[in-house]
Order: sequence, then C-alpha cells, then structure tokens
Amino acid sequence: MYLEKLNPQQRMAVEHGTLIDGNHIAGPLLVIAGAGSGKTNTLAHRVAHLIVKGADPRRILLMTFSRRAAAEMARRVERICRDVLGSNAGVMADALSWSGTFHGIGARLLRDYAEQIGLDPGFTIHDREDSADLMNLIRHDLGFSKTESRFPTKGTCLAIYSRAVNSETALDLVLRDVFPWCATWEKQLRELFACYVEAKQSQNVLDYDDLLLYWAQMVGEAMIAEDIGSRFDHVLVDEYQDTNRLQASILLALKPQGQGLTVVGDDAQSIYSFRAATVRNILDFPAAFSPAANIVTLDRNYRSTQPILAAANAVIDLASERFTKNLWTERQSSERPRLVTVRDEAEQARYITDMVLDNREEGLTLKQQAVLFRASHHSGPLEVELTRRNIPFVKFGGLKFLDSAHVKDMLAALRFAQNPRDRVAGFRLMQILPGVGPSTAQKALDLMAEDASPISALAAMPAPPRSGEDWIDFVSMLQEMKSGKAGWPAEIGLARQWYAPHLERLHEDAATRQADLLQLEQIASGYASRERFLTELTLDPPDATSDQAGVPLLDEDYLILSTIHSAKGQEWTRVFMLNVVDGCIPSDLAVGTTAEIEEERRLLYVAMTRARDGLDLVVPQRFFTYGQNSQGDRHVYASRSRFIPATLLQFFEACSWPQVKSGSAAQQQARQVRIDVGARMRGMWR
DNA sequence: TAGGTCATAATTTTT
DNA sequence: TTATGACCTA
Repeated sequence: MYLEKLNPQQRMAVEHGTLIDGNHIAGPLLVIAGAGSGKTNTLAHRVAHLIVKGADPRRILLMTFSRRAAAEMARRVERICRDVLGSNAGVMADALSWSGTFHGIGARLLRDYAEQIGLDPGFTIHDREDSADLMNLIRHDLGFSKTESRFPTKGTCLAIYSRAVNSETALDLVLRDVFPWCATWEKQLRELFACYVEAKQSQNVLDYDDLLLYWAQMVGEAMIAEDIGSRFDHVLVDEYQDTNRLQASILLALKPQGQGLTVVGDDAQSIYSFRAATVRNILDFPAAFSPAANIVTLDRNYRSTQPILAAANAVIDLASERFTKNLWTERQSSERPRLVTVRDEAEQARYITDMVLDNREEGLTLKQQAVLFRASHHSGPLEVELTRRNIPFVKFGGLKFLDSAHVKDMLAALRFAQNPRDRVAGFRLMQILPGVGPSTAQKALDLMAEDASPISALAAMPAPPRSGEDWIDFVSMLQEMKSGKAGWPAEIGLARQWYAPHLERLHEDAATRQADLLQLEQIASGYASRERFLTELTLDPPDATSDQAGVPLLDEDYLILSTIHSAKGQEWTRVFMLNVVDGCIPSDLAVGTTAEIEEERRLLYVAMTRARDGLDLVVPQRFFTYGQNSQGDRHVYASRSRFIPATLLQFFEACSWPQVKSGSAAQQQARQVRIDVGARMRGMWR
C-alpha cells in the first residue's frame, strides 16, 4: 500500500479529510514542511490519494512556484496512480490539467473569461523588460524624462508599481517603506501609473502583475468567484511562504470557507520578499477560517546527514523570529560540513574545480554536485576556470536565453503579428530597419492605433523615405503571418527569413546568434500554436542561461551552477557555496533593514539544506571590487559571513586551501607566519 | 536617423 | 564598474 511508506505526519497530511467518504471535501489544511522533509512527495501523494479516492483530476487545481515543479508533481502523481490503479490509470494521463504557476493559471482563466470582463482574448503578455520599455515610452510622453532632478528610471518605476500591486498597498506607503528616495515623485508616479494602465489596455497587453490583478478583480465579483471556485473541488498550493497578498486574496476568493484548500510551505525558507511575498500569508492562514485550518508539521528530514542539518539548524536558530521546529534526521555521518578558507576568488574557483573532479574520480557524477551562490555574477571566475578545464556546466538563474537582443527581436515579430496593437513589440521591430528611428516608428504606430485593422493601415502607409525595400519586406512578412497561411510552427521560419539579413547587418557575431535562433525554432515546434508558444515562453522561460559554454546535451553529464533562488526545492549529493562572506551573503545591497538581513539568513539556510552528504562553504579572504571604494584600491579584505559567528564554528570543519604539504616543521611554521601576516594586513583596513 | 560623447544613477534574487 | 539617458553633430 502506497501510504505505508509515509511517516505518520506525512500520512496525516495525505489523508486529511479523506477518511470520511469519497465525496466529502475536506476543510482547509496547512502543511508546514521543513527542508528535505519529503514535501513534494507528500503533496504528490495527497493529490494521488484524492484521485484514488474518487476525486476528478480535472477538478483539481494545483499551483506551484515554477513550471518545473508543476511538471515534476504531475509526473509523480501519475506514477503513484498508475501503481495503485493499474491500467485504469490511463484515464488519468494528462487529466491533471490544471497545474501550473499562479501566473500561468491566471493567463488561462483570463482567456476563458475574457469576454465577461471586457478583455480581448487575443491579449499578449509582456515580460519584465517589455513592461519597463512601455513604462519608459510613457515616462517620455509625460515629459518626466527631462525634469530638473532625475526622475526614477524605468526599472525603478516598474518595481514601485509592481510592489504596490502585489502587496495591495497604497502608493504612498510603498514609497515610504520600500522606495524612500523616490517619495518626492509620488504625484508624478501616480500619473505615470494611470497612463501605464491605460496604455496596456488600449494595446491589449497584460504584464505579469496583471495576470494576478485581473484574476483578483475578476473573483472580487461574487458571481464569477463562485463560478470559478466551483470548477475545482480541491485547490492545492505549494511554496505558500513565497506568495504575496494578491495571491492570497485570489485563493480566499476562490475558496472563502477553505473547503478543499491545502497549502504547503516553510516559513524558514521564505526568500522572495523582493517580489512582495509575505510570510504572513502562511502564518495567518489557519486563522483565516473558522474553524481554523488544521496544521500538520513535517520536521523529519530525509535529505541531509545529521552534521549538515545541525549546522543548518544552528544558522537558522540565530534568526530573530522563528516559527517552526528544528529538523531532525536519522542519517548519521562523521563528516561535518567544511568551512574552507581560500586566498581569493581565483583560488576559490580552483578549489571547487579540483574538488568536483576529485568527487568524480570517486564515482560521483557532475550532475550530483552543485555550486550555489547569492548573486548570478558571483560565478564569473568559476565559469572561466570550468571552461578552461573543459568541465561542462549549466547555469541557472541570472540572465536568460530570452534576454538576448536577437531572441527578443524574433519574439517581438511573433508578438506583433499576434497582436498588432502591442506598441512595445512594434516599436522595437521597426527600429531594426535601417532608416527608421523612434519618430518614424512612433508615427506608424499612431496610424495603426487609430485604425480598426492595424496591419492594413500599416500596409497603406507610404514607406519611410530611407528604408525602401526593407520596409516593404517587413510589412509583407507581417501580412503573411497575420494571414496564418503558413501555419505554426512554419511561421517562425518566415520571421527568421525576414530577420536574417538584419541580424547580419547589426551584429558582428551573427553566426552564433543564428544558432540561438535555430534553437528557438526548435523550442517553438513543441508548442501547439503561436499564442500558446508566446504565452508559455513568457511565463516559463527556459531557465538555463545561454552561455559561452553552451547548453550541453541533456544526456551529458554537467555540473550545476545556480543562484540560491533558483535552487529552491532541489537537492544534490555535494553542494559548494561560493563567497560565504559579508557583502555577498548578506548582500551589502540588502542590509538596510532587519527584515532584509533575516531574509539573507534564510537564503544561507536554504543553500545549506540543499546538500545530502557533503557541504563546503567557501570563504575567500580577499576580494576584488570595482567602483565605490574610489580611494584607488582594487581589493578589499572580506570577512566570514555574519551568519556564521565564532560560536557556530564548532559545527564546521575549518580548513584552508591549498593545503600545505604535510612534512617538515619548517613548512608548518611558514604556514603560521602567513596567517599572522594576513591578520596584520586586515588590521590595516580597520 | 545614426552614432557619438558625457554625466550620473544603480548596483540581487524572478513569475 | 556598468547602464541609462540626455544631448550634440553630421
């Protein structure tokens, strides 16, 4: 029986409300699931168990943090169901159709209900950069670009807007608490945001926040909320600690009494407050209902060895506020996590490379090892070293494949064909043409905006004098795409044909970029339609970074490099953590408030709890910096992260690298001297 | 319009 | 340091 492999707490979470009878819908449930406590497995079992007990999988809504997590969950649910139901599980395949991220589900529901809420179902979705570009256009139109003192940049404006929307907080409070240096611009920002919203509506585009905001507004209407809520018997949400107020509002509107509602999360792993996620969601969940939601806590860790867990527990123990219990495990080991001191970042890269290769010699594949870091650029020197020594790696987090100019150009072409009112797409595309700049593009888009049939209006317009043939080609490409004759995915070939000569002209390295575009075409062919492709790609971009090392074939072995944020929910046999120094973790950009520092502490905790058998925290002593310390010095002496004070050293095995060859006493002495010198030099900077 | 210079602001994590 | 945006010139 599949339930017998679960521990008592897991079983409680799985069986909650299912013991009464098949058709009973359980009351609300909160599962506090510590790192490595089998959370995914438990949730998958719960879903499977509901299905086995007769729930209709098409009426289960499962929301996860990323699409990767959703896919993993669906896979496990299916496997469990197959084991239990045997061949009957056939009906189950693909039946768990409502699983995805909040944003993805939102996009789907909005297309379904578009008519009812006065939305054109053909809307396109702007990613963050598109949104910033639109914000910029409006900033310009309103004349904020030439104010006496500098107006916040497009990115900051968007961040403020996004914060206000996602946290359901008034603008003045957001400015006061999160963006105090922009507070003087409140009036202008309000005007900017009003115009921004109008622009999005007239252009038939939604941004990320709109997917939640429109959804929340939609279910604010009791009739619609009832309608949507009744489509689902069970609503399950993973990683609830990283949801924001807007998401919580949606959830409560769907299931006001909490019937059939299950949320799972771990307050100790809340690391997305920059996205307005609030740990209050999970803490306040039980009391949002009456009677209050049941709580099940999973505190048995199946992942890490005891010494690793002891160190991680010790780190999180120092948090100023704590809600969950310490994790425990039965996995004994005599190997404490290592705290490795190296001279500088270059040594750090060599150390990791050496260790990774040693581990591989001992039979561990590269894929079973991962290197984690706070900020995407921390891995720079390591990437150089790995490339030099021919070790394949894949990096998660940071700049994406989709962020490169040529890929964005192609996507803009597809998006513009899909939705000719999308000014950001059009503005970008037209300026690719020689002889067309902002003013020509602006004029053309104005003409299109006034016309009921924008593409025809574009075709009717005389070609700008200096663009000639290129303009004609551009227009006919759009017309052909709009006609839909080529069909999907052949259409993307049309776009590429059109774009190829421009790529040649604009970029030195056209050949490598061309390869990216072929890869894009490859990805595109996996989607059913242009609309599906654009939507899914915007909401779930491929998460490996396109890099000079290239993305190795999936069956090859490669090392994982990942930001801590992207490492969420994952685990590896051996984990290396880069730059465990103050300034990197906590990032010196995030030491403004205690809340920020606490979140940085949780980040380190999340990183440490990814490790199964081995954990190395690497501390480079010397750091090269750029800018700021303008006094002409190029490096700075770093100290161990404040999250590992002296009292915690007992949990680690301290070592330095490279190790001095054991041998003569003279060598040992030499080593002593070097440490003394180091201390003296550090003193110079205090 | 295209391509340059220059000043100054932001700097991380992601759906 | 790097990115952004304002401004200038051909």
